[in-house]
Amino acid sequence: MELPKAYDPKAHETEIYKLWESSGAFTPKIERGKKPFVIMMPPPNVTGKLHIGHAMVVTLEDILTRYHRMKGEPTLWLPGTDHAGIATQNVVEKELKKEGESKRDLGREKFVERVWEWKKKYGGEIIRQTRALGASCDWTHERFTLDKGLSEAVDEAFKRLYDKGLIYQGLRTVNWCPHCHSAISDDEVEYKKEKGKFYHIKYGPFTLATARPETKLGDTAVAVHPSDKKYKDMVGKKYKIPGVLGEFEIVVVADNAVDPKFGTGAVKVTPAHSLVDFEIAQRHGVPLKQVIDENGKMMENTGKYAGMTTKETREAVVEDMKKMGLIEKIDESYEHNIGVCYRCSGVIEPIPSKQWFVKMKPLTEKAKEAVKSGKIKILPKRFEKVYFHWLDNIRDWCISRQLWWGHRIPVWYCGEPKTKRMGFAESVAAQLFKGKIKTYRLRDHGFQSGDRVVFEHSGTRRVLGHGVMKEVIKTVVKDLPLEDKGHYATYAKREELIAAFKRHNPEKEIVNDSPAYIYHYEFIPAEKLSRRCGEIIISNEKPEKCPTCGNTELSRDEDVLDTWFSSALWPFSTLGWPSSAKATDGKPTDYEYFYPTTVLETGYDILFFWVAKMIMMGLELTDKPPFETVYLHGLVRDEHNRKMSKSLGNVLDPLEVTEKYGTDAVRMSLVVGATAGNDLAVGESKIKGYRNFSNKIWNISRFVLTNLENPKGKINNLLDEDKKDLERLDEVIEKVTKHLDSFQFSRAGELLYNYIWHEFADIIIEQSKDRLNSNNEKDKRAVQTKLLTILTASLKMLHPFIPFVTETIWQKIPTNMRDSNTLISAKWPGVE
RNA sequence: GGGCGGUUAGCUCAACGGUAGAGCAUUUGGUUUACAUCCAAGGGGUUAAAGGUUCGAAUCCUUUACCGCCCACCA
Repeated sequence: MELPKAYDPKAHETEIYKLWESSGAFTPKIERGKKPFVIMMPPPNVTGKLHIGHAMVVTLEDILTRYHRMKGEPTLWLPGTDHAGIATQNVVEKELKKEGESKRDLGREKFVERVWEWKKKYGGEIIRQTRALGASCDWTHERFTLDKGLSEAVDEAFKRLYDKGLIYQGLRTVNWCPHCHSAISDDEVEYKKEKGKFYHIKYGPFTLATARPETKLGDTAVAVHPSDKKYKDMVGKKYKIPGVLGEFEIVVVADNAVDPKFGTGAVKVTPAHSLVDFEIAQRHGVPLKQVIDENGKMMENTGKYAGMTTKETREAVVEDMKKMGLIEKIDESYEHNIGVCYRCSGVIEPIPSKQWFVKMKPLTEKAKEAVKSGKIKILPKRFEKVYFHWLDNIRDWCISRQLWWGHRIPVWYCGEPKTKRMGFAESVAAQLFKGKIKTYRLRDHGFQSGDRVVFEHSGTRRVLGHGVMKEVIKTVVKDLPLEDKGHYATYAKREELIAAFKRHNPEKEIVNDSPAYIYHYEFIPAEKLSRRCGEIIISNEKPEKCPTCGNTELSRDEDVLDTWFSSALWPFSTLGWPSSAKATDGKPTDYEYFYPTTVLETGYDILFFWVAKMIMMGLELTDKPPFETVYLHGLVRDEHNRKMSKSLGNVLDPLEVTEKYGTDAVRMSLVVGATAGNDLAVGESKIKGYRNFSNKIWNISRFVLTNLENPKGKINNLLDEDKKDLERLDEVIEKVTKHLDSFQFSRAGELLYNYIWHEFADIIIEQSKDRLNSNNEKDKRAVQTKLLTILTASLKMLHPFIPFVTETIWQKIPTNMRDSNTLISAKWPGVE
């Protein structure tokens, strides 16, 4: 036996990985009747390189994978990468900026090409790093979220949800990131504490406070609590409020969302620029007036403030209000939360925008039931509560993004491409009917002969003829302050709308009971609409012609989908759903055999972004829970439990430390001490400790293997002490197995560490030395047998944790003394 | 405001109703031919505080304090 004194990871790791891969051990064989073990690797973003958190993911999942593979289960661990919409687009944009170029200079097509180049570079880098970490995942199954098959799954999912009424397009006040120039979902907004000024202002008959005086320009109501006696007589009345742009009108509404004890108990309502205010407005039929645009600047309707940023406007408005004597007092240090974009940290400006949404409420029941019934188990269990709470308070999920990088929304328009604001006729119809409006058509200032509104309700398609619409619009528009400029704030009186509709459609029922409210709209030049009906067609490929009017000039929705939409499908889109959902040649497809998956392992920080959405989509689209167990790991922190950050300089680069101490040492450091849901402190000294452990195993093996002779056959004349040692080994095997079965990786790893170092090496091997040096051949062999038995079992148990050293040693064991050519394919101790 | 986790040796954590443990750090001693990336021995804790349940509490209950996280957003 010629083994160097110290284990050198660099000398073996690459070679060992090649050995595994070429042995075919990573790719499972479909064995009917055997339940497979399946993990989908959370696809890392293609934004850059892996960090230490990824190393933890790889380690934990590799442990599960190797363990179950050794138990003889067909094991699939599917790797891949995520296109990561906003994140990647931002990174590439930044790169372009360095070159003095911009996204717009390039144009959509060229820009997307550029991002693909980036993906090829960094996607490959990520794959190389994943390999370096020893991941025994099946590269023949590698997927990228923008792969053809996965894109098809996205389109299919969109279509199915749309047809079921679970996806709709609507104008709502959404979280808008002016920097990313896109809407984002509620989950993507982070709240940051900030000290700011708090202005108490005179507001007609009210005094109220705000941190954002500039939004006063968009106020359309004042809300009070229904039980607040102070304002009882004012509810329902309208007031003229003096403002910096002259008087404006507000209506007083009573709403439970108002806290009567806070401040004066009266709140100004800015439906266009606050999600909460938008909801209040919807409940009470309050108009909506947009004053901030998509760039975070004031719109034309704000007179002298037009074009200013919100910050500049705030100062200017305050100055003007001071002059007018409208400011009562200013709190200088008021702490409030501001919403920022989780991708760019820019301040979120809520604005009304036409976006696509997933209706979440209908999806939550099944999602809750799956966890309540135990069909899906979340570890640690306390996160189930968090999960339920999230589902109970969910709002509809905004899935459209105004980006270029991602899955294009599979929607085609016959007529004007999607405008940012809802058309007037559409808004009118939306108020009259619950259901999705399919399309609209407008001609100039009103509705003309031949125009119509097509809408769907409860699966039936109805067409509102121009006569009805004309009447409706006439009724509504009569008192409207129409101007000649771009957009208008209008207020539709619900009763009038309904009356008009009933007059012309006496036999039809009005389904929507929600009050009317204001929409912005734009007039669309008549010529643009000629010979087009405004149909919406859900299709991935460009339809030949519009099925309704035969028009062949169809335009595609400009937006892409939220990256988490495709992530939500990951457990089954990666397996060929929907096209391979059924076998064609009698052999089970990947989807049939491997889905649903077994374990979903990921960080607790993406429970809402990803896990919950996968559960909802899985149940809705495949009718099955996508996995049985969710194991949530914690964050990797530095040795003093601080968050790793570049500014603190405490970031552990997995590549650097694996290079220095070996992959095994890094892996072990990321396992021991890591319990479900809890953060883990890792520093170099810890890694060093496990480097020493790798070396210890190396030397244990050196000792055992160099002392082997006449290794043939099994010798049974064991002493009582040997039997005791072997019984102890069985106990350790049983415990490690139990710990792994119950996801207690840390306990398993720790037990192995202590057992191998302080029992096997310190006691068993030390005690064996005299007997090995004696002349009693029989006893010598008994000891050798015992040591070899413990060594091979130990190597097997350690293998999932530290695959490289253990496999390297395994390769040095004479073939007639091991039960498999590779350790990766060896049988777990106690498994036949 | 609501919820969750934590507080145990200098540091990072384990013990989950039965005499407080490990690793790192520290002290002392070791050139024992598997390993100095090692071995042996030692020091160090009224388990955040108070009260309760119990024969017995770090462990269960209550309250408090502090630290951290998540959700909500009070305008």
